[in-house]
Amino acid sequence: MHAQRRVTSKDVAERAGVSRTTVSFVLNDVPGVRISEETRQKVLRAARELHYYPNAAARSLASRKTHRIGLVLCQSPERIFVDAFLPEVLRGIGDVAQAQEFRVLLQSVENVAQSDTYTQLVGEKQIDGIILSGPRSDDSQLLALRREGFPVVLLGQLEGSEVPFVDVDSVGGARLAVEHLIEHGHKRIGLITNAPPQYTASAQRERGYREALEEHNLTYDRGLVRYGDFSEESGGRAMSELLEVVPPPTALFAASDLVAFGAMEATKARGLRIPRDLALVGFDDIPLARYVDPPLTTIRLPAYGLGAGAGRILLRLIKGEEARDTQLLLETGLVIRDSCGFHEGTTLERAAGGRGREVD
Amino acid sequence: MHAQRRVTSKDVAERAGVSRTTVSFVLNDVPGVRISEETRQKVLRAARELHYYPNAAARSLASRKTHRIGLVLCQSPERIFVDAFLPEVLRGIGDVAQAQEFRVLLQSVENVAQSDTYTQLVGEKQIDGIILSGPRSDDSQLLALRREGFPVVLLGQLEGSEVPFVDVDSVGGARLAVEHLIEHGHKRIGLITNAPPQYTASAQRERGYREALEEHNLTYDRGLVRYGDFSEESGGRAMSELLEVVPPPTALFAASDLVAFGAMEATKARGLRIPRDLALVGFDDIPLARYVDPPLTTIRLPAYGLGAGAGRILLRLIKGEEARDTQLLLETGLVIRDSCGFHEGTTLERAAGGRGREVD
DNA sequence: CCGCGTTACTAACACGGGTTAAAATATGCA
DNA sequence: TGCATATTTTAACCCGTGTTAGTAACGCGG
Repeated sequence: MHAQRRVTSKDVAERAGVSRTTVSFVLNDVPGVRISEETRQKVLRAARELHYYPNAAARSLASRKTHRIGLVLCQSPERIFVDAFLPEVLRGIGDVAQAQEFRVLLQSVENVAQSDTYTQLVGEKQIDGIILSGPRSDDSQLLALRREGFPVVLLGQLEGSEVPFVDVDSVGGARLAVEHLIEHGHKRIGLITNAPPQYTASAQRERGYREALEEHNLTYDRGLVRYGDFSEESGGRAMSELLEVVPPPTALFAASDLVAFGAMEATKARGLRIPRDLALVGFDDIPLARYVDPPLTTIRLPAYGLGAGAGRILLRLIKGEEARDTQLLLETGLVIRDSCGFHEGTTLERAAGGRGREVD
Repeated sequence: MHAQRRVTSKDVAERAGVSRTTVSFVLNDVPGVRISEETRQKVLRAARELHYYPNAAARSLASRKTHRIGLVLCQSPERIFVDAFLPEVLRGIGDVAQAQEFRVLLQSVENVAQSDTYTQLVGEKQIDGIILSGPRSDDSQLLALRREGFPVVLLGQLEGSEVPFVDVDSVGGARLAVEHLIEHGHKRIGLITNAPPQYTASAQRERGYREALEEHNLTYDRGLVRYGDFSEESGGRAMSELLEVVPPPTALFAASDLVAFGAMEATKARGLRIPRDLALVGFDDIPLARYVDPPLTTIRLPAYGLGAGAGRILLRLIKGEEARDTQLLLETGLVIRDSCGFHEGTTLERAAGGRGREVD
């Protein structure tokens, strides 16, 4: 049942009638070494005929490069959110890696704080660089890796840190959402955040909300702001509170779709209707946003771009290219459906840049 | 900026005052070699103090084992379905692999038929075994690997093939759904499949539907059966047709949640109400099933179990343990919500085995 | 014919750890 | 004490590739 003996570069060399070194030169296109066209062809043909694949272990041992990157997924409270976009993010990373002949090693981590899972990955020289999803600032492993100069890119940002990262432009996205409501005449716009304010993304979305209001000379009213905690339920509770305020808000920006769903249910439970009695805009555009009733107007995240961007930066770091533009904020897009009350026949997407095009 | 020189087993040996071989014996717990407790402790301490991690490349080169498994994701028309469960499947595979100190190498493949992507993974000796998601029977790479005796496990089955696989018990799941409707008095039960009948999963779900009917002495009426093609739209079209039949069905089994959503919309569009005018049961329990209106009663897939099962079988194959029980069908569960009309206060889950317990 | 630069190729060592066969040491028994 | 045997430890080679330093072949001017 066992496979036949492996084909090595020695076999290729013999078949081509040259030395092993020459084979290596040809197959790796070593710069500075000139090989006659005839020899080159002999080697390539022999390799093809023998179905030669260089042994990855031997290669990394000798070259001290693995041609692999690690993707570490840290469990976070935003599970639902992360899960919904994981396939797209993976595609983004995978495409970029594949294009440069890198492989992706996947690792999920339950408890970032104590285990040394990814330090181990690096110590064993399993990978040349690492993408860390859902980083925390109290992560000592991360600091240690940085100190050694090991290539690291974060998916999500660590405020005030100079670690390379790729993230969504949450401030801009929130502004997009709130401006949309303002432009259509709303003056009392409530906010339910996606998470407590100590979470970066939450603080940023609140900032975008505030900036949009101030730019249009509307006052930021603390009475119209509530803090969610990821869950749908928290959205429902917060909405119930906001509906008690007099006069109540005429519109709501919910800083995550899940929170928006909770708000939606709470609103309906009071016999109010969306968008007639309350205009609603969410954030994330998770897959089910278009299926709820009414379909949710929301901010779309560039999931594929996050993965691709992180991959690209990491590969640049690995190759030692100049380390500029290593912090990347990606633009979001406004997806107009029914919950905001401004759907006009076709659904429009207005990118943060201002261009509009049809979607869905 | 470069990291300090790597710690090798030689360093550990020197610090412990023994030979490199002894270090290897101790760290690998080589059977048949007895090491005095004193020496063992010296070695372990030295390794700890030096933060020694054995080099993965050197180790696989010498041992001819990579301690890595490949997970190959083939693009398939059921993208939405696969995507929704990917995180759970990954968790399943990851947990099992991690427990045995294996790593997971991820690879997505656009076009299974022509590229040699995973043959390459195997040829380069990047992995010891492979899990193939969404296999196709015309996949020549797969056959070649099998011929060589390389460990392969499929996620999804290839009918009539003896290749190891893990899949959902679609027949049982469909029976569960249809029996639920029958037990509550429905006699005219329509079926919209998830896909054209040449797809294994589609044929199996239709078989479960038919078996449930026949076992309860109801006749299988071809006029009440339509074929979907994965999409929501196809569900809507099929439903419109079924509603023209006289007399129309009083209940519907939609063999995928997405198709069920389409059917739901088509039904509502005619002014009919669910579940009053049509009882509906879906299949898959994708995350948004509980959010639609009314929340969808459906069949839950054991996503984590699929991943864990595939991982377990693959690791057994890799370790050369006896190759029995390599084809695994996992049980589904009925998740009762509102669309079937039998929700009684709390939502109940009836496992295929008959046990009931609360969920959601 | 010699010396000198190119060009085309190769011998030999390195990478770091697994593993076998043999050496060193400890133990048991008469 | 001497010798056989069990227990620990080690020297040496292997895995398959990259890479440096060096050799052979060739051309060319003097």
